[in-house]
Amino acid sequence: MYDLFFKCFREKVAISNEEEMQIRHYLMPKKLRKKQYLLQEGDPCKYIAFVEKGLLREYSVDESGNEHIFQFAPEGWTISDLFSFLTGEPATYNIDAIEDCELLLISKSAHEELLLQSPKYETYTRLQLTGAYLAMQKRITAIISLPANERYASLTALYPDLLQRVPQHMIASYMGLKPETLSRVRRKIAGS
Amino acid sequence: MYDLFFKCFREKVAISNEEEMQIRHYLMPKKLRKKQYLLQEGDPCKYIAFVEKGLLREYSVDESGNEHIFQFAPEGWTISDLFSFLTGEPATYNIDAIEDCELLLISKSAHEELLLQSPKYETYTRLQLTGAYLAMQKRITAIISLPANERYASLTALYPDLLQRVPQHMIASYMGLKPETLSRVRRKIAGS
DNA sequence: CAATCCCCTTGACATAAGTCAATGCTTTTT
DNA sequence: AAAAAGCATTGACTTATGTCAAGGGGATTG
Repeated sequence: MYDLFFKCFREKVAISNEEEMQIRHYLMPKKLRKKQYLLQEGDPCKYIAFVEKGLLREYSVDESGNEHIFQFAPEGWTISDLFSFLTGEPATYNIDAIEDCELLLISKSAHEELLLQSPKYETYTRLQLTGAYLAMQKRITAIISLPANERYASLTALYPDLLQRVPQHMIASYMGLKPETLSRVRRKIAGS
Repeated sequence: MYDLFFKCFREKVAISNEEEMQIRHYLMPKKLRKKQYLLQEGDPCKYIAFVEKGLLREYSVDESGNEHIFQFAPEGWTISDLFSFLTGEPATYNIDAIEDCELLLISKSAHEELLLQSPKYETYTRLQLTGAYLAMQKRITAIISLPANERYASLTALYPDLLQRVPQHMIASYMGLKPETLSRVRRKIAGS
């Protein structure tokens, strides 16, 4: 249940077994069934969730009822509404499970205590934040500089397995396209 | 010359005068004339730059020669190609001055020494990174969920002074639009 | 096993954004 | 002061994407 988390952790920062036990103490396992919410817009985001197994999505819903997927989180990823988590403000995103999930939750108080007590945890989260920042930077660059068909190509290159696990209309939403448009883009790509 | 930097610093983390002097020691003042490069694509990014005065832009150029502005940096902002800075890889962005600038540069070695020696600096950069991450998160959300005219409105609300200081075609580039399109969007907005 | 739901595709049409070209206004350069 | 360069606007047209509506296939549920 904790394997993947500490595997990912150790890829960034070396820790002893004692340190691992200390950190493990703060992690709260949780299972989530397909379609269940981890977080709903309007509620404060109380946890950072690490995905041991399964797949989640983070998305907002606009006035017209359209969903806009902001992020996918497969195994090994971390997901939360960071702004809400840090400030206590109501969340502006929903997070729910696309597949049955096994998660490790870190509460706000656990997070704060860990930052104070474990320099390794602090380093780890710093590197994680840096990585997330850089990934998002690349994503913005792709959005502002690539047309729809190339955006799709770059996504498939980056997450080849995601397309097998996620319905196509969610991929479309992630790319900021309508399902019909994505379908047509795919047809063009396939036929060339 | 260092006023704004430490003003911004102190808004996030309290420091003593001794700590300020210690940190100041690592900052390298530099002036940049309008249109001069701070960083060119292909070169490694050697510095994080804090803007004491003036205005810069970070942008990439695609195969068709179109510029895509990724970020503006007015007074009080920090700018660099963070990926290149951290990894030593060649930069994928250009950074140049839109106005005459006064900068404070932090080299890679200075950055690393500061992280080790000054917990306050670590906290400061951590908060800064978090802030930048959240800002980018909002930006992506705006891009994937707002049409062009509302994107423009939200930008003008966020950076009202930027529109006075930056040529319109750069604003267009930042929003992922062509100058002609932005001009038409503006006309519609003005006439309504 | 049938009924339902979800998802993808397709067509016809509407709207938004991009392209190309021309013009006039400023600002900068010489 | 004249020439050049940069910038914003506009028109006519093309291309990309969205909208609405219909239909079919496959999975899920009762």
